[in-house]
Amino acid sequence: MEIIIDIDNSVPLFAQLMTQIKEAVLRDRISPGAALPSIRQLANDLELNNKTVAKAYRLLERDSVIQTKGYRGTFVHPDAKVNCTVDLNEWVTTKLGETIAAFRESSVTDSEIRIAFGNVMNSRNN
Amino acid sequence: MEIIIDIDNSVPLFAQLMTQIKEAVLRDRISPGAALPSIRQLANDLELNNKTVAKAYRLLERDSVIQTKGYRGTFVHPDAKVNCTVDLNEWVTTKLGETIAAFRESSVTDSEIRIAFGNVMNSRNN
DNA sequence: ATATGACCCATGTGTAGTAATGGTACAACA
DNA sequence: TGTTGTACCATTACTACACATGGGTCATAT
Repeated sequence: MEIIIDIDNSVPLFAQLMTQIKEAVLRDRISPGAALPSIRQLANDLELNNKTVAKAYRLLERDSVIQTKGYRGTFVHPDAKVNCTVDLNEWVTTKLGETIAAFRESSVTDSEIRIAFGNVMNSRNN
Repeated sequence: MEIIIDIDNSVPLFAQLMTQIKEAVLRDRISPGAALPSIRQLANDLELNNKTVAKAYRLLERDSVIQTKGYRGTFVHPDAKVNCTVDLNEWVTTKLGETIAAFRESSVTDSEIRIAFGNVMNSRNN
């Protein structure tokens, strides 16, 4: 598995990592069920911080592309190939776009939309 | 019509102005159809910039609380009292809240929601 | 002992957006 | 000429957040 991280690229490092792992799965360079390098080891190989790799892993696990099994390490999810094609961000962007388009139809200011958005995001209970 | 602007208040000046004009209408301190001070004059009285007052007026007109008639000045909208109670922001907040709640249900990160939001807001053509 | 993922504390840098300010200019009227 | 709302140019201060980094700790296992 050859992963290349470009620090000069504007794409966030953790995103670059996610993309390349997904592509490796899609192109059969890693098989479902196979073990992935540990967070610390991969961070060391790529000269990244643990947290950066951990963030990529965490998001990949949420997307069911990989599975973390605690002390046993991290593995490619059985249904990884299918889940790689499911783009969560795309669905979010589309759904959000429709909602915002409706606001603009009612001639709501972009400023007001941003303020309302900020309020909603900050007034959560968790 | 007594309007008091508090510079030390965190509420934006234009928003303070909007609120107080709306309240003046609701409490019958200005009648529908009555003339409002001109932008420049009100800015002078309250020691605000023209643009700040103009912004408040522009938004109030969009909400059909006031009517600007070009060189003839600005007047309280005939249906001002009804339109004052219609809170556009509330509808936006509610609608946006539902959408975002759905995202969180799908365990989408707040970061991702914010990024998607930023993309949608910036990728418009006007 | 050693390694795993996960969690807490925190800092620094860069970007983006808001709010408010100023100046200048315009067409439409009295 | 003077006033109306409106439009454009611009800058300053402030806030919020993303990203990445660092140190430290924890339970769970081999």
